[in-house]
Amino acid sequence: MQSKLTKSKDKARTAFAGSESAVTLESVAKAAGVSPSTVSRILNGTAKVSEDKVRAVNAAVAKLGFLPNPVARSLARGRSMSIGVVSQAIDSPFYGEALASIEKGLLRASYTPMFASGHWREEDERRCIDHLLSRRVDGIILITSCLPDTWLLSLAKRVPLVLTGRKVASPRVICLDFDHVPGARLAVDYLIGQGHKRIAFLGGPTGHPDAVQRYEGYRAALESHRLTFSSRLVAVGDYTYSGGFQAMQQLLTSKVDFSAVFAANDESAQGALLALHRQGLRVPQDISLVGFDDLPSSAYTIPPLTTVHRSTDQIGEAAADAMINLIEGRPATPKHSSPTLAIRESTRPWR
Amino acid sequence: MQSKLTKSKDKARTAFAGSESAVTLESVAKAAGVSPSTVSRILNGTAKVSEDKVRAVNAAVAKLGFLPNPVARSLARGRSMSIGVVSQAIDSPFYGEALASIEKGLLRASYTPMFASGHWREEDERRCIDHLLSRRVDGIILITSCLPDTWLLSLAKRVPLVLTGRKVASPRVICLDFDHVPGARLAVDYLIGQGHKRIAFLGGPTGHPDAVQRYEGYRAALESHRLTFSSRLVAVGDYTYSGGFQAMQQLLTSKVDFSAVFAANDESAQGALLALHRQGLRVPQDISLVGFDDLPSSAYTIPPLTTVHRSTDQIGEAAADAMINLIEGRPATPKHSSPTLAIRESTRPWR
DNA sequence: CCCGAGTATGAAAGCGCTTTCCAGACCGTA
DNA sequence: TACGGTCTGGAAAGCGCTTTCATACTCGGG
Repeated sequence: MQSKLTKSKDKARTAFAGSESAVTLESVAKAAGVSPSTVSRILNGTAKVSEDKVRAVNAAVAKLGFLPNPVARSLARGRSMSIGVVSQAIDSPFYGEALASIEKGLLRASYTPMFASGHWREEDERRCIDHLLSRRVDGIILITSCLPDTWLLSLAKRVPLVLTGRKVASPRVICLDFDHVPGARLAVDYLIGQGHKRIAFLGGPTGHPDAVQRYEGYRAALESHRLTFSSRLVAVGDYTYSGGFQAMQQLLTSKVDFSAVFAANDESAQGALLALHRQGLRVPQDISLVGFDDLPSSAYTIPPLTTVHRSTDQIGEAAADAMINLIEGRPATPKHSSPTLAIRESTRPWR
Repeated sequence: MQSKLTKSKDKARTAFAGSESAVTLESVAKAAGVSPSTVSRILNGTAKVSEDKVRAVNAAVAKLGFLPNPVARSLARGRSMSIGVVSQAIDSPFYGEALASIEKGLLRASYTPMFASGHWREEDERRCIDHLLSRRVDGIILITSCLPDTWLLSLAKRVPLVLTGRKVASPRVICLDFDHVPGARLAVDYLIGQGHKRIAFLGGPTGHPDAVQRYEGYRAALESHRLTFSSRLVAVGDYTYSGGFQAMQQLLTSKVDFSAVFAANDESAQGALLALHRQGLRVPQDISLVGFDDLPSSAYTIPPLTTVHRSTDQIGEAAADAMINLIEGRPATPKHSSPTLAIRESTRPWR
C-alpha cells in the first residue's frame, strides 16, 4: 500500500531523473542525520558503517530519489568512467555491430562508451583521439587504427589502449586478434576443397591492416595447397560496394581465367555480385564467390553469400572486457572464438 | 601488506590519469604570473583582460600544453557539453548514417555525442535515457523514440529534446519531420504513374511511428488516385531482411494479385527481393519493387533497387543544429530537404 | 581500572574550473 | 585637487563528490 505507492512514484522520478534537480549527497546526509562522508561510504561500500545508519541513508536516498552526480564523482576520483571507442566509420555495417556489442559490454560494467569516427584518415583519427583525451576518457579502444605503431605506443603512455588488428607490445596495451588470417584461410581452403584452382582475390584498400592480413591468409592458403599465386588474379577494392564492383569489372575485362573469387569483405563481394550479374555470369554456376564478415544483408543477397563469419558480439564484448580489465589492473586474457564459414549459395564445386 | 596495498592502488591511479598532463589552470596561472581567474577569463573570453596578460597566458598555455579539464569545467558550469543521442540500433544501416552526421554536426559546435541504443524496447530506451541523464547531458536527441508522448513531454521538463517522427508541442522540444509520409507517397505515386494498379505494401512493425507514417503515405497515394485499398495487399514486416522475406512469402502464398510492391524500408525490400527470386518471380519483369531509405547497399542489389532517398547528412546535421540552438536559446528553424526517388532497375511500367 | 589497539563517524581538504565580489588603478570633470 | 565612475584582476566561494585525517568510543588484556 504505502510502500507500493512510494515505490512506483520513485520509479517514475528516477525515470526522469527529475528527482535530482537539487538532491545532492549533502541533502541526503542531512535528511538521514549523518555526515556526507558517511553517505559516500555507504554508497560506495568503502567502509563499514553501522546498520542503522545504512538504513537511514538508504531510506533518505530512496525518498529523495538521489542520483549521484557522475561529473562531480569523476572530478573527485580522477576517473571519468567513460571510455573512448574510435572506429573508422560508425555507419559501417560490420563495425556497427561490433560497436553495439562494445556498448553492451561497457555498459554492463557501468562504463559509458564515447564513440568517434576516424574515417580512415590519420588526421581525423588523431583529432578524435585528442578529443577523447581532452574528455578524460579512462581508456581508448581503437578498432583497426590506421596510426603508426610508434604513435600508438606513445599514446599508451597517456591512456590504456585496446586495439585490434595489430600487435604493439606494451603493458598498457591489449591487442585483440580479429582472426583475419585464419578467416581468409578458411574461405580459400574451402574453395580449394571444392576443387577450385584459379581463385581470384578481391582485396581491400592497400595499407589497411585488416586488408593486408586477409591477403596474407589468401596467399597462405594457396601456398599450403601448392597452388601458384598470380598477381593477375588480384584486384584491389576499397571495402565498399562500388570498390568491389569496379575491382570485379577490372578482373573481368582483364580476361584472366578464374572459377572462384574470394572477396576481402562482404561489401566488396556484394558489389562484385552485381558486376558479375551485369556480365551475364551466374553465381555460383559460372563463378563461386566467398565474402568476409557475414553482414546481416549477406544472407539475403541473390544468391545468398557464402562468407566468413565471426561473432561480432564476442569480439565487441572481448574488447570491452579487455579494456575494463586493463583499467582495473586485472589480468586480461582476451579469449576469442574462431571464425567459421557460413556456407550459403554463392559457391559450388568446380565443374 | 599495508604498503603493498597502497602501492597497488597508487599504480592503479597512475594507470588512469596519473601519467597524464598534470598541467592545470592554476599552473598556467603561475607560469604566466597571473591569477587563475584571469586565465579562466582569457580562455573563455568572459571579460576584458589587458593585452600583455593575454599574451603571457597564451604563451604559458602553449608552452605547458594546457588542456582544460572538461570534467571540472562541467561541474563548475553545470553543463556537460555533451548531448545524448539515442537511436534504436547503432548498427542499423540507415540510422548509422544519420548518427554519423549527427556526430559531425555536434562536434562542429564542440559538443560531444553520447550514443545509446534502445533496441526498439521501451524499457531499454527508458533505461538508456536515464543513463544519459545521470551523465548530465545537456540535451537528448531521440531518433524515432518508441516512448509515449506524455512521457517525452515530462522528460522535456528535465532536458531539451529533439525528436524525430512525431509531434510533441513544448517549447523545449523540437520535432524533426523525417518526411515519411511524403516519401511514401512519392514511391507509390511513381508506381501508379507507371501504370500499376495493384500495389502491395510491405510494412514495418506495427506501432512503430515511422512505419505508421509510411503506411499513411501509401494509403494517401492510393486514395488520391482513386485506387481501392485492400488489406489483403498489406503484409507486416519488421524492417529487417528476414521480416521482409517472410512478409513477401506470406503475400505470395496468399495468392493476392499484385504487380508492384512498396516496401517500407530497404532492408525489407531486400528480403522481399530474395523471396521473389526464390519463387521464380523476376524483378522488375514480373513484379516491380520500391524501397525506402536508399541504403548504400541498395544500389548494388540484383537488380539495383528503386527507393526513396533522403539526405541523411542533412537530417543528422539538422538534428544536431536544432539541438544546439535549443540549448543556447536561439530560435531553431529546422530546414529540411524533400525526399527524392532514386530510380533504378527494380521497377518498370506495368505490362 | 588503565592503556593501547581498533573502529565507526565527522570535519575538512581537495579535484580543476567558473564566477561573484571587491579592491585598487585610472579616467574625466568640476 | 578632489570625487564619482569605469576597468582590471585577485581572492575566495562554490560545483558535488571522495578521501584523508582526527576524534570520540569500544573493547580486551595486564
